[in-house]
Amino acid sequence: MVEHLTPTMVFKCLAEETRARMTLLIAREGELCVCELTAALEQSQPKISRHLAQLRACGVLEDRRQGQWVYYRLHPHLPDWVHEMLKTILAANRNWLGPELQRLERMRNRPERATICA
Amino acid sequence: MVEHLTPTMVFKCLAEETRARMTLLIAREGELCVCELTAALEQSQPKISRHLAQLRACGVLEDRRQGQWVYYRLHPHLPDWVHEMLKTILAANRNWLGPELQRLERMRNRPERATICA
DNA sequence: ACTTAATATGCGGCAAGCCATATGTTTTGG
DNA sequence: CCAAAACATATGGCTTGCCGCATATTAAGT
Repeated sequence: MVEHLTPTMVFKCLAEETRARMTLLIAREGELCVCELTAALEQSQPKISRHLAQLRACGVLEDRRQGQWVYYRLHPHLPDWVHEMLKTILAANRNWLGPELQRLERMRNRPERATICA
Repeated sequence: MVEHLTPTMVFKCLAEETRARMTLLIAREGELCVCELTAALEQSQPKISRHLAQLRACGVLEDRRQGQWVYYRLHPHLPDWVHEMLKTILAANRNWLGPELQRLERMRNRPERATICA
């Protein structure tokens, strides 16, 4: 489902404030769980969750459950040009994500990523 | 109006098939007039015109009247990251614009750009 | 001045998208 | 087994966006 991601489809996926910020934030941080995104964006949990579901359905994000948390990251099969695009945008719009990044850092009780021990 | 083009705003501008294709086509060709775009995309003239107006209002495109034709090009003050983004997308999605490019080349009576002689 | 070509805009009408609220599911801890 | 936390989804309403069609505008040619 991911390979026929046309430019238009990608633009539609990102053409909404919450989805754009979440995607860029995840592109920068690597992986974030729903509660972190909820805190960083200061939006309701259902709202965050619905937009994440949409990004997952488009093939932009992938999710991974770990205990009670669900982590989202960029989909591994995302075309290279999308990666490049996100990198370019991130580099040129650092301050745009400023508030979100601050709230992320100040967040209390951030779940810890598992140090996967088999 | 152009400098506070946020990522979200740019995505919204391009989140529609006609606008996405026109913008990429113009990014590739440098400058195109309404009748060329109408032929290349095989869409009604009012539809093309309205989307062009929207792209102009956003600050993505600039127009220039020459005789009976109006030429559109990327806005000169477009942020660098948007240029880079368009370049990246163009490079990775050549075939996506294939039909439009073919129709452009096959088009009869294409208006000639003025060789500006002062 | 009149006609034609190129382009722009106004106006409903319909479809898509977004949101808040409420509720369902899964996991963890006791 | 029960309660609480993290997350997902369903529903109804409202807003935004897109389209087709008709009409207005501007410029060129005769």
